[in-house]
Amino acid sequence: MAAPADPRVCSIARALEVVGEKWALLAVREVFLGNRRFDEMIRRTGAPRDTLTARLRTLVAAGILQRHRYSDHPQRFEYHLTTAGRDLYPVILTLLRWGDEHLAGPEGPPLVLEHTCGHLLVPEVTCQACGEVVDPAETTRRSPTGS
Amino acid sequence: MAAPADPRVCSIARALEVVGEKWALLAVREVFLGNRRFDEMIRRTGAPRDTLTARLRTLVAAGILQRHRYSDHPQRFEYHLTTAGRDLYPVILTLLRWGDEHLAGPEGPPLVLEHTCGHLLVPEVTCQACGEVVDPAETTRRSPTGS
DNA sequence: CGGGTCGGTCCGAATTCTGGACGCACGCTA
DNA sequence: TAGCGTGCGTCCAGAATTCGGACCGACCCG
Repeated sequence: MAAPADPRVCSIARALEVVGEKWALLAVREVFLGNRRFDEMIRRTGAPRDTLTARLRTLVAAGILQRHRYSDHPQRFEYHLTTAGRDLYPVILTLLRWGDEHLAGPEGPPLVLEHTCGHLLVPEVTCQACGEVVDPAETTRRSPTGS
Repeated sequence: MAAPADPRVCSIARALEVVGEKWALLAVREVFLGNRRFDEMIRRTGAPRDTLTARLRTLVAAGILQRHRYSDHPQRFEYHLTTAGRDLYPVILTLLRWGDEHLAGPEGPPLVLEHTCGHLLVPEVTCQACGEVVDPAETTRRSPTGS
């Protein structure tokens, strides 16, 4: 018998169905940075117009962005983060950090964030319960669908 | 004048060039879960064979995975995480959490992790300096390339 | 010999992405 | 009134990717 084919049911896979694509996440990045308009996103992401149009549509459909009329006559729209969209911040931050660490040239990271605590923001992923930084080795699967 | 077109130089964009695709990250997920072989990844991700082949190649080229012969005669390979690959754990965890919160059905998350501290793992992103959970509103851009 | 496993490759059809041109509804300037 | 600029797209056609399924070579097992 060939492969039984048993794709894992998994929140990661589901999440990637929606945001698992470059332009989608870059559009979200722009909104986090305050650029909510189509043309601005085109400029700052470099996405093709058609592609951005499509991505924005799926992001809106997924409840990550909201399309907002800021002018009738002529109709003009802005994209705002919903709660679900704001909850993507951790994803963006971890990607940012990974890129900073593994893909930055000698000039260092091109975009630096500062936390209100006064320090440069270095995002870490910690366990809500104990506050420790999470390491793959300190993590185990619980209950369902084994290896 | 039309759009000046000024795509942001950004670690997020760079990171997405490498891991900004569903199958790439799902392959990495499988390796984290201990499935290091091609066929196993095919089974558990649902990716087309050709696509997985291509993704594994770029992941290896990017220094995220390492291809390892575990048998000559017949030649057989496994994929292992490099340090850079292990550093993707935070990205995976934040995606997992987002999916758990926004895409899980009433049966709850299909995959649950446990931290060595004894509690279920709920990953949070915190500021390395002050330990506080990071909120988009408490974050500002520093120095380079404005809005 | 007849199966089965593993890690792919090959193929053709279907889909998606890309970049450039174009459109339309305005507002501004002169 | 004409002419230009902006904002937010759409349309198109060619290029690139993806998909699914068949196939393959090198084994091992009974």
